[in-house]
Amino acid sequence: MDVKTVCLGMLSDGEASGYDLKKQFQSTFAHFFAAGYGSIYPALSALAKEGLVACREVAQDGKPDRKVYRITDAGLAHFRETLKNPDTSHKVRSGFLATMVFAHLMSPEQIDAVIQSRLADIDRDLELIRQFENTCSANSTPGMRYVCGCGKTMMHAMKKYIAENRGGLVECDHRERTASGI
Amino acid sequence: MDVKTVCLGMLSDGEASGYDLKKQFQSTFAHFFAAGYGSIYPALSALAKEGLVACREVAQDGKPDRKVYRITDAGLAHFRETLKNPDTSHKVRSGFLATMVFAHLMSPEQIDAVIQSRLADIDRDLELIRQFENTCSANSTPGMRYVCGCGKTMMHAMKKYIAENRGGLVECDHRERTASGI
DNA sequence: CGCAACATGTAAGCGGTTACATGATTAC
DNA sequence: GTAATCATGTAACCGCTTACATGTTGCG
Repeated sequence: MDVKTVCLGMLSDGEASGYDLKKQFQSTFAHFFAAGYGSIYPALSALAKEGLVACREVAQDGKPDRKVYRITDAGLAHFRETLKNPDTSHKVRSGFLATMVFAHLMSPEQIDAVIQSRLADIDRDLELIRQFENTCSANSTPGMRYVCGCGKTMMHAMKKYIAENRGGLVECDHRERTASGI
Repeated sequence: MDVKTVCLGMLSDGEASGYDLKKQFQSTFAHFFAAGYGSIYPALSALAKEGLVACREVAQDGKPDRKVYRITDAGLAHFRETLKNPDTSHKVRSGFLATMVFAHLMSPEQIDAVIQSRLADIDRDLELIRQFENTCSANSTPGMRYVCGCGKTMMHAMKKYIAENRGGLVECDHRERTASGI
């Protein structure tokens, strides 16, 4: 599932500009699918060229013209077709865990700094979902609710794990380093 | 944290060949950091050129020579330095969740197929960790145990969420589609 | 006065994936 | 016989990130 396909899917829910889609990537999609302008704008251009979306330019005073994209019948059909061969991948790339593997080479202070940073990031993502649920939950799809719920569950599970296992990491590390005379 | 840095870190735990490191990426690291030969071999070459690792060629009969890499003092110092500016990122790229967002465009059968596929993948990763814990747990580092524990926690949390929320997704989807006369 | 939000785009570059290339041995 | 394991590497490609480019409005 690439950025282009996700953009097409987002547009199946209603028309939007690239700027609007970016906001969606940064709120509801943030915890499982990132995308920047450098991916979104070219994706929309390609989609338009293929006739999967139609573009309407809306003039604005002071601001640049808004390019509002709407999915076409062909686009919706194409998206449904894509879903028949669904992407079930779920890839995690964690610098946090890759760092923690080598906790025995770090001081307890360094370890705690990493943990705090991770915890702050989780809280940021959690807050994003909370905000969405407080404003758009009523008119959101069951899928969107499911995905947000999954994100919340995973993030709470990670927070809990981090809180409960700091000791085993920092103290064990300390003991081992003391034992080896470092 | 790129593949090169992780390889250097892995070598801080003992010497290994590129082939050995690949096996580690496919077992313990599989749930949070993927890497293929196409990244590993060039990474080791670069590391050797920079003097951070030393290479020893071991002749074998029938098989190609093994290139066994060992971290140098400069390499260990460099790795410790890297850890002083730690990577705390944790990125998820989920085709599974991106697909689920659009569950209302899929049939219950399609949704179930996606769920089953995801569940099977989780079980595969869980089995990998279980295997590791049954064989190497004794001589593993606290960091490695922490990371495996985190993986297990997250994967169990996801399995539980998927099991408990299938209804809200499939049935709601069904109701909505029925309501709209599809 | 400066920063955030609004709004769109391009282009270079980077890091990683995939496919290709080679070849013996062992187990089913 | 055929698949898996052992073992190394290259090269093309692809998708995404980052930086650059431009300009107004409104808020604190």
